[in-house]
Order: sequence, then C-alpha cells, then structure tokens
Amino acid sequence: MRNTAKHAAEEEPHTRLRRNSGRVTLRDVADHLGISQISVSRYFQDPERVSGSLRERIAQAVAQLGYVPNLVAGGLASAHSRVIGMVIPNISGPIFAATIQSFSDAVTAHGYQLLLASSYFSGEQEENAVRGLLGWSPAALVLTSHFHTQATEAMLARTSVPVIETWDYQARRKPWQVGFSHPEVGRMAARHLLERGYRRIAFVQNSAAGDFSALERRDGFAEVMREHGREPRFHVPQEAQPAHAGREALFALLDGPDPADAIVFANDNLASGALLAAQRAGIAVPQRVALMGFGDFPFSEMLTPGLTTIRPPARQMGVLAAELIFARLDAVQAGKERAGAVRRPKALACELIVREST
Amino acid sequence: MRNTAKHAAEEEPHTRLRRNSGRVTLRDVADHLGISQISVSRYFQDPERVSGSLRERIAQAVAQLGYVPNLVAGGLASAHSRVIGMVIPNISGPIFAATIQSFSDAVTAHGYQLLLASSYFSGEQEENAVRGLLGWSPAALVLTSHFHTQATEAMLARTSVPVIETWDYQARRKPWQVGFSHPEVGRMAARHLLERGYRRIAFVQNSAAGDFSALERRDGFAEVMREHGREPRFHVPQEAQPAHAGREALFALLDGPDPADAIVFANDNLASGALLAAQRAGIAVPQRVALMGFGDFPFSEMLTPGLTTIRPPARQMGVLAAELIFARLDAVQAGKERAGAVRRPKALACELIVREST
DNA sequence: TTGTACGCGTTATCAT
DNA sequence: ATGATAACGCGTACAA
Repeated sequence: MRNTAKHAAEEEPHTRLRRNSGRVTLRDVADHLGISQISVSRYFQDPERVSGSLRERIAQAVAQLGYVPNLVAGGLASAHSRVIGMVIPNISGPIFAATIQSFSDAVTAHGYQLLLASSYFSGEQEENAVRGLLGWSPAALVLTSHFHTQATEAMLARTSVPVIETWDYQARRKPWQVGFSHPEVGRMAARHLLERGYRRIAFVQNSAAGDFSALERRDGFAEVMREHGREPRFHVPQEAQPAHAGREALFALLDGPDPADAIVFANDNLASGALLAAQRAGIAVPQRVALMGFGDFPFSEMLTPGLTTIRPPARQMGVLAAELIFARLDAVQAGKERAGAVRRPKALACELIVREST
Repeated sequence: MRNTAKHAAEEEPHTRLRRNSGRVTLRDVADHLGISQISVSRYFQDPERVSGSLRERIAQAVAQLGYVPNLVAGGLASAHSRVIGMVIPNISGPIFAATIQSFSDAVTAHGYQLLLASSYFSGEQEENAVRGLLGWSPAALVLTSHFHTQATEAMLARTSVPVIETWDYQARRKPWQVGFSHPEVGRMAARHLLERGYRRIAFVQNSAAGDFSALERRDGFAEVMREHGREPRFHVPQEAQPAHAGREALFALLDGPDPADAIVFANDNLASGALLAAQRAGIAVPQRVALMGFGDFPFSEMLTPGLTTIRPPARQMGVLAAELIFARLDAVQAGKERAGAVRRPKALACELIVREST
C-alpha cells in the first residue's frame, strides 16, 4: 500500500507535504478494507458496535498491518486519556510498595495505565510532577498526604481531574482521602510502650526532612506521653541513610545519665538499623532498651528479635483508591444519576504488631 | 474572559458547537495578551526564543490564568512525547526497586515522565503493556530481559520507538541490552560453594514460572557442577509465596538419605525464607546446610547469619539505560552526524557478597 | 523576532 | 449499522 505521503495527493486540492509520522493509522486500516475510519474506531471502542462480519475483517486487517492505536490522538480527541497519575514520595523502597502494587494492578485490570512519579518528600518535586501529570489529562490523580506547595494546591483547585490523596486521613478535606490517621499511630505506639511498663520513651524522627506525616505521628506520641505525666523525648538524626540514622539515634538516646528505656522510630527502616546496631554492640533488646517502628516492612518479622511495629493498611489503600476512582468514572459515564452513589470513604485502621523487640 | 464556546463565533462562518474541554489553552494565554499562539508555544519550548519583554508578560499571564501545557496535544503535533515506557516484572518488591528508582530519577531529571507497567513474569501481560505503552508514542521503551511473546517481538520489530532491554545481556541482540549474564551468575554461585568444600549442592527455582532468567542462572550453575563431576540437584517449589517456597525447598532438600549440604536459591526472597525456617527448626546454617541467594536485597545483610548472595548492578542498569536513551535522543536531535557516537554498552558484572550463611 | 496556515490521528456530532 | 465532517490543542513549515 501507499507508504510515504500516503493518502495525500488524491483528495486534497492544495496538497502540501503532509507530516505523517510513518506509523500505521486508523485510516490505513480503513483504506485497506475500503471502509471509513469511524468504523474501525468503533471497533476499538466497543467491538459490538460493528457488525459481526466487519468485526472479523477489521481484526484481520489490524493484525496484518500491525496497527497499534494512537492513544495520544485519542486522548486529544476525547479530552480524557486512560492514564492515571500517581505521585509517591518513594517509588522503590518498602514503605509504599504494597500501595503502589495494588493500585497499579487495579488500574491495569481496568485497562488504564499508570504514570508514576516520585517526590522524595519534596514539595517542589511534587509540584513539578503534578504539573507534568496534569498535562496528560489523566482520568485521575493520586497524591500522598495533604502536604503540598501553594502552587500545587492552586493546580488541584483549578483542574477538573479528580484527585485523591492516600496515606492520610482527614474527614473534611477537599480531595477525598484514603488512609489512616498518623497522630493515632503515634498514640498507639505510646500506649503500647506505657502499658508494657516503659517510662523513658523517645521518638526518633525521619531523616527525610519533608516527611511531615512522621511529625504527625510524633505529635500523637507526645500527646499521650504528656497525658500520662511523662515528658516525651525526641531525637532528630543527622545521618541521611536510614540504617545509619537509626544507629545514631540509638546511641544518642542511650548515652548520658538518664538513658531511654524505649524508642519509637518514625519507620521500620530506622528501627531495624537500630536493632542491628544494638545486636552488634551487645545491647540487649528489649531488656535494656525496647525498640519499635512503623510500617511493618517485609523484613521486620525476619529480624531477631522480631521488630514490634505498627502496620498501615498499605495494600488496602491502593485497592480502595482505585475502587473510588473507577466508581466515580463509571458514575460520570452513566450520567449524573448515580454520581451521588459514590461515598466518601471512612478512615482505615492501623494494626499493632507486637513482636519481641518490646 | 470568554469561557464557554470561547473563540468560536468570531472567526468561523459555519459555527457549530465546538467540543472544548474547558481547560485553559495556549490560545487563551495568547488572546489574553493579544499575541499569537505560536509565541506562547515557543516560550514553553525554549524561553530564549521570545524577546525578554514578551517572556515576562507570558510568564505572568500563564501564572494568572493557571495554564498547564497540554502534553497530549503537544505529543500529537510533534509525533513524539516526553514519556518513557518501562515494563518490569514487579514494580514493588526489592528485586527491581533500585533499577526503577535510578531510571526514574534520570528520566525525571531530563524532564521526561515514566509510564510504568508490571508483567509479573507473564508474556501475555507484557504484551498488553507494550501495546499500551507504544500507543503513547513514547520516546523510548525499556523492557526486562529478552523473553517476549511473538506478538511482542513483532511490535518491537515494527515500531520506530527505540527499545532497550535491562537485566539481561547478549552481545548481539537487536534491542540493545543493559545488564549482566544470568548463566554467569549461576556459575559464580556453583564455584563459590565448590571452593568452600560443599559437594551436594542444589538449586531452587523461582516459584514464578515465567522467570526464565532464573532458569538461565540454574543452567549456569548446573554447567559448572558437571564440569566438576558433581551432579547438580534441583527443586521446583509448589508454594507460591517466596518465603514459603524457600521453606518448602529447604525441608525437601534436607529430607532423605542423601541430604544437600548447600542450596542456591533463585533469589534472596526464597533464600531468606529458608534461612528463617532453618533458624526456627534449629537447623544450623551453614554447618548443616549452606544457603545462598541472588539479588542482595536490603534485608539480606540484616539476617543472622547474614545471607551470602550475588549482587546484580541494579542501580547501574537504570542509570546506564537512561544514559543510553538520552544520548540516542540527543544524537537524533542534533542530526545524524553524531548518531554513530552512541555505542552499544558492554556487559556489567555481578558481585559475590560472602556473608555467614555459606 | 513574530505571525499565518495547517496537519498530527483520533473521537464527537450529526446524517443516512 | 455505517459514513462525512469537524473539532481536540499544539508544533512544524514557511512567510514576513
């Protein structure tokens, strides 16, 4: 068939050179069969919309010509793409892995694709990511927590793309949130250690300065401590690498005349670093100092002693976020009637996992 | 300013209803300033291409109107999008994490975006992912290893999108590869254990049936064993979950009259599962049986005893793949002259990490 | 440096 | 059930 400057000279009077990217288009398939583009288009949108005989011929032509639908063109024409954007502080790493995974699976199952970006707990990076993702007119946008720059908030306020936030929960916030309460996590940790009889308890912050959710956990922890008449202690690591930061915190908090008898870490990475350092230094856990983390990362149960931690509903958040998004998309597609049927989710719960380290 | 049916009635004689998605466009910015679209377009492509005074006015209008460039339209017009597709067997999970991370960072640093899909070691899922990703006319496509379905290979052969494969190395394959030799990994493992004096050595396959690279490692292992006059042993786990599969393999291989004295696992997930099971069952490692894995996952050094393993150049593969892609893109942009300057990469090396488990 | 004209490949709309 | 035509919003080519 025509290959360069295809379908140019025949119908147009003022034939300039067309730009034609060289890829097989809907039109090539249609011309090949002597039918119109729109029939082929319909075949891809919903094969039932063309007659059975045509369906077979199109399928064959598509295979023969190696046609791959151009989603960019489709997205432009229909003003919405089958892409969903997601911004996560850390793509790799155990923290968000289960959420990404479950969300990604749901997205794929619905025939959508995932545009993924990491912010590294930086507002600026998140802002750039959001701008870029919105440029693709995604069907939805998923962010992590409610801490954004002003410019990001402005973009969110202006866009018509539905936005959902995960790993956080506030009942009244404008973007619906799928997650749990961070202060409550801090409270759980404090209560657990107080119940166990520990009294000189410290909280170790994340070395990533932008992890504001970790500070919310810290505040929840401090609140319960004070309610029980115990002054909470804190440590802010200087070391950047989590394992080193955990080690640093351990030694700092055991040093001096009034050493801590229990330490809550902002996450399991820090906690496991401390646990290993304790093991190597011959510091008995939990006899001399109890350690606990947050996240229940896969290795936390493999350590000796096993790490007590708080397990967030990581998988569930991805699943629920996807359900919410597709319910909303379906509702819009089905007309406004059922749009009200999609309900704001409730807060999810975290689970205290008690192992040997406390 | 005009909001619905904007810029419709004025210039077109046969004014039908325009479709207009409602978002702020380049044209809105241009109209706002009384200049042409193309000047605003140039501003976004390269601010240096418009005069300083105009530059400031445009910047202000963009901020005021909240314009976000429509990458879909831009992609269609220019026939290439600033998106890079990546298909990885497992997005989350420790195996490919470092590769994804380093690649993602490089992509972001170049102002591109990452469209990520997982195949779960399934050829069919990979095929769907590739089709979907190619639909976005990505600037490049990154796959994992060389095992694809015929349909996938056909798409790769036909597309003009540059393709790179990672986590694999074959010097002559058509898509350039950025990675290492899997058989060599298997050979390294066998040599290490034989040197240590182990003789009844078994290899445990991955419970994920589609992980063909793991079979290449197995074959390299078997080759060296036979060279040394030792018959290799194998175990194929039935359990799906890696930790359980590792446990199952451990007990199966220690059972019977001629138990294994060393076991190589397809990856660290399996190996650590076995290590923990051994610990709980009071099986001395490495005295009664030595264990080693592949991957050097973050927790492998945290186990007691530390897990001997082979560390792939995970980070480096992501970095190198990105370098290759952007060098190629730059070369194309700069004209064909320098296109030859981009050289096929050499094989990367894995590193044997000896800890206490062997 | 700035502007005009038009195509990129698809889908929405209207017509048969 | 199928077709004709005009958008979608931007970048390329060419002109001034």
